[in-house]
Amino acid sequence: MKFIKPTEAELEILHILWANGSSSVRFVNEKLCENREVGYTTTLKMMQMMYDKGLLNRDDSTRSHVYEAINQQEETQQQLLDQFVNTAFKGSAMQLVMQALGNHNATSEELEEIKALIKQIENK
Amino acid sequence: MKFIKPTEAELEILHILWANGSSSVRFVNEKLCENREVGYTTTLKMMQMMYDKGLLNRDDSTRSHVYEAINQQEETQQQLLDQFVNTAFKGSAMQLVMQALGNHNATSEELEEIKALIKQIENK
DNA sequence: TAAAAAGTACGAAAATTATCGTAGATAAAT
DNA sequence: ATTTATCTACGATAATTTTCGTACTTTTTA
Repeated sequence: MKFIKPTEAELEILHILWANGSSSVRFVNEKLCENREVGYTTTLKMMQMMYDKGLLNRDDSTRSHVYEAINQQEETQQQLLDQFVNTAFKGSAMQLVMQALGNHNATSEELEEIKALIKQIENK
Repeated sequence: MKFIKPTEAELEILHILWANGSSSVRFVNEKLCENREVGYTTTLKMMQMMYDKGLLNRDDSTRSHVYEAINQQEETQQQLLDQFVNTAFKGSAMQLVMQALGNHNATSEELEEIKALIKQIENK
């Protein structure tokens, strides 16, 4: 059970890789720059460090290396969620659910989905 | 609309103050030490910084100052939740709810509570 | 083919967060 | 009344995270 705790800057990069699949540093940097100014070598260094940490895979067979996220989005989010529940909500996942549910306007489709999930849990 | 983003160490202290009300540095430090070794002056410094930041109130009319959290737990957690949803889940609160619900075993009472909340949302 | 562009590697600075030691003041205990 | 314990203030260090400049290499382009 390996602990991965991407930092916020790392998460930004992971989201780009999850959304776009394997990408070059250049591409990721351009995506990052859509939100805020980031130097190219900053992104490069970040991704190199993430590679060293084991967050990313790298194909360096071509001159411009191509990176991809090792862990799936859901898996990573689940771990982040666990940690967040512990630090911010002292372990009460249900309190978090209640609060998230109450304060973000959910569509009726989403509510149906949740009800279905509850039913499924109850019948287990 | 003030942005408050307590760090992890600050959150630990906030939880202690939320759970116990106004407290001295000594008390908070002892609570912290139940989990891990923390030097007294470390806790002192943390709480002084939190006071400077506007996270805590301080009554320094007695020699040992008494601190309390300025913001309520729910308010702070809501803000943290918003930020977390944005960074980790890219804004999809429902995805977070589904994942939190699915992976933390909820008691049937909690499920009832959630169903009640859903009903309440639907009738709005 | 010489200059410009685009790439990696690497070291280090900057920024943020966390931790603690020491000094000095006040209160408590002996 | 001395000593011992407790408290705050403050500066400094450590640890972590983020950012970037420079050197060097390989393509591309003019």
